[in-house]
Formats: sequence, C-alpha cells, structure tokens
Amino acid sequence: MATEPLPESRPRRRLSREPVLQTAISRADQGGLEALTMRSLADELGVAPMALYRHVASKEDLVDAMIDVVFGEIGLPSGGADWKNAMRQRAMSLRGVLARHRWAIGLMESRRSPGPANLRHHDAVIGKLRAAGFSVEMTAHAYSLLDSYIYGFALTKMNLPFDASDDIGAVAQSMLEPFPVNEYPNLVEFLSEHVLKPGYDYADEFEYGLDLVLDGLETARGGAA
Amino acid sequence: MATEPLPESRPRRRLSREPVLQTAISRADQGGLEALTMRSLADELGVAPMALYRHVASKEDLVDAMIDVVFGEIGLPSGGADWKNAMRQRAMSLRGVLARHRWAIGLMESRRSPGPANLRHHDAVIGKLRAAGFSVEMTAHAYSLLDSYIYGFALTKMNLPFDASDDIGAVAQSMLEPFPVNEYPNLVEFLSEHVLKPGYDYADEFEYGLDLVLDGLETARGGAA
DNA sequence: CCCCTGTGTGTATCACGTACACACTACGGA
DNA sequence: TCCGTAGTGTGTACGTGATACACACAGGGG
Repeated sequence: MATEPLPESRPRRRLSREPVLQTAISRADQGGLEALTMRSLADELGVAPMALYRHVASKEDLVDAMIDVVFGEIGLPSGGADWKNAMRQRAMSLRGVLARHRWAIGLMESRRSPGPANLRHHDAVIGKLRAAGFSVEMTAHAYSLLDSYIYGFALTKMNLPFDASDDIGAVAQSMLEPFPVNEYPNLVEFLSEHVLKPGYDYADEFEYGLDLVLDGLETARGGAA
Repeated sequence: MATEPLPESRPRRRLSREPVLQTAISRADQGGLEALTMRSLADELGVAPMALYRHVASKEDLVDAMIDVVFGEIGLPSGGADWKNAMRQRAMSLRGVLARHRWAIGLMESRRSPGPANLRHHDAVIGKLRAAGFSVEMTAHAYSLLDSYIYGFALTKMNLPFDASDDIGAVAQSMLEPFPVNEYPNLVEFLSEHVLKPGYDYADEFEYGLDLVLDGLETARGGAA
C-alpha cells in the first residue's frame, strides 16, 4: 500500500509574504539586486517561480516592500535627546543600515509608493527638528543636507570597487595600470600617502563629515531659529 | 540598368565607437538606463544588434565608456581661483552634469575600470586642494565630504519620484492616500508649509548645503592646516 | 584584379519576468 | 462524513534582453 506513490513529488511547501521578503533581502544583501531573480528566489524557497506571485504583485512590488523593511530598521530619533544627538544617532543608524543593504541605497528615496515605515521615519525626523525649534525652512535645510550627506557617503564609499576584504593596493594598481606612470601624480600621492596607509578605513571619514555638518547646522540655526 | 537590384536591402550603415556612445548616452538621458537596450540602440543607429559588438565589448563596457564621457563633462577646478571658489564651481558643474545624466549617479564611483577622464578629474581636484595647503588628511576629509554631499544630493533630490514638471501636490497626496489622515502630522505640515508652497524648488537647497559645507571646511582647515 | 581583413547580418541560445490555465488542499457547512 | 469553494502552488509558454557563432560583404593593398 504505497499511500504516497510519489513521496519525492514536492510536499507543496507553504509560503507567505514574510519569508519571501526576508529571503529576498538576504539574497540582495549577499549578491546585490542583480542576484535577486524571481527564479532563484523561488528556488531558494523551494517553490515554483510563479508561486511568488501569490504573495507579491510583481518584482517591483517586492522591491518596494523590501525597501520598507529596510526603512523599518533605521532607528527613529529618540525623544529624549537633544536634536544634535538625536540626528547623530539617526545618521549612524542609517549608515549602518545602508551598509548592510547596499542594494537599497539608490532606491530608498525614489519609490513612488513609500510604505508606512518610510513615511513614519520621515515624520519622526521632521517632528524632532521642529520640536527642537527649527523653523520649517531650517528643517528643510537640515534634513536635505543630512540625508544628502548620509546617502552620498553610502553611495560613494560603500560602492567603491573594493571593500575591506580586498587588497586595496592591488585594486588601485590595476586601476592605474593602463595609463602612463606619472600621468596622475596627485592621485598617486594621495593613494600612497593616505589610502594605502595601514590604518586606513574609509568608513572613518563618515563621522568627521557628519560632525562638521551638525556643527554647521547648529551655528546656522542660531541665526535663523 | 538597375545598378542596385535591392536598393532597400540595407545600405550597410557604417558605424564607429563615437556615435554608439553618444546615442547611448542620449537614450539613457531620456529614458534612464533601463531604456538602453542593445537592441533599441542598434535600431536607432540603423544597424543589427550584433554590429554594436564590433565597437564595444559588452554592455558593461559600453556603460563604462559612457561614464567616462560624463566625467569628461565635469569642469575641472580652475587654476586661478582660490580653493573655495574652485570647489564651489566644480560642485555646481558636477551637480549640473548629474542632473543631465541621472542614470550615471549610482555608477560614477563604482566602476572597476575607471577611464582617463575619471582619473584626471580626481587628480585635478586633489591637486587643487593640496596646492591650497590642505594636508593629505584634510584633503581626504574635504573630498569625501564634498563628493558625498554632491552625489547624495543628486541621488536623493533628483531621484525623487517627481520632478519639476509633475504636480507635486498630486504626487504627495497619492503617497499619503493609503494611510489614515493625521497619521503623519509632521510630514503633512512640512509638505503643506514648505514643499507645496509656490516658489519651492528642491534644487535651491543645493547651494545652501554646499556653502555650509565649504564654510565648515574653511574653519576646520584653519585649525588643521 | 583578387584576396584579406575588418565590420555588419542572421540565427540561435539562454536567462528573465510573468500571463494563463490547471491542480491541489484545507476548511466550513450540510 | 463528505463535498464545494477559495486560496495557493505548478507547468507551460511567451516576449524581451544579452550575446555567441558562422557567414556575407566591401574596400584597400598586393
């Protein structure tokens, strides 16, 4: 009595939206957005590709949802701290989130249908600044400057063609290889005197710029508040 | 004497690398990177898709070359001006270039094989700062901060889901539509009190932040130079 | 004048997103 | 207890993308 004539014939794995999102994010974290295909995602989840479409409307819908999960990971500015510390903490949190989810960097601010975590986050940041006495206009200045810097840092640094695990020297050399020696003397000096120095870590730059920006905003607010 | 038995049978259009690059860039400028397919590009150039591969090694090679053309459009810091004005001009130029070529924003700093225009640009900027007396370390701070801000502004502002031609009010409304009224009071206030005001133009924010950053760098250099 | 090399063409392959129709399954009512 | 129905997974298929391969043509040097 073979009650199961084909035991190997898929147990018809049960899916829901959450595992789909989590698996998609972890795939993108590891291999970038181009490693996230509906087929490979379905494969990892042990279902047929079309099964995914019962839980997401399309790949774009999937990415929208992934982005909102990412927004949810950003720490909201805490109520108690002064605005500067609150903004600093939020910036560090956002930087960490973008480092974990590089694929999201170019997408966070360009979705046509932002999710609730996205809107809640913006609402909290704006609220914190307004509560600290920033005028509407000064709030716009501050938020624009801070986010430009944070996202820009993530974009330019984290997308660099090497990361901590690479041999930066080798990468730099291969980039300059095709050109005549001494064609770019300032660049070479900069690389050898700074980037290739032992303790160098691009990520350290982040806090320098962040503090410069925050100090600048504090000064500016004094005059405009 | 039908010297051309099949006049309509392709005149075998002659191609070279330059028109391929220019056409590719103009397509990407208009429709974004996703509008740039080898097929449509070949179509616009009046050749078969595979003809392109005689002039570019692959689509990635094509994009690399496009990026280097874009780098070439950025004004190098002029020799005569003081560093602050030179950096300001470069920033404005870069902002303009990124506005014309939105598709390039996420790619400019992440190519594994930077072209000559790319390297020459970095060399010139670093050279200008060093010549103005910036230490190597302070040069790193300044360049990192400036580029993060410029690219970040381009990323967060120019990628916003609306541009000058859209009805911002309508877009904002449709974004908030799915959620309960008063769910995001600070965001709503900010939108109605600032973003939706008649003269609003996000691009104006750019110079505010840029000058704040430049002033901050000037102050910092005073102590560190 | 002919052949060689560089460049365009046709065709084919493989990966992707996703439409469509169908199959399975669990659950609630008769 | 059994069946109908709604929800969810499956197989197949199509259109579009990048691009390999072999071939066709054209124009210049011998």
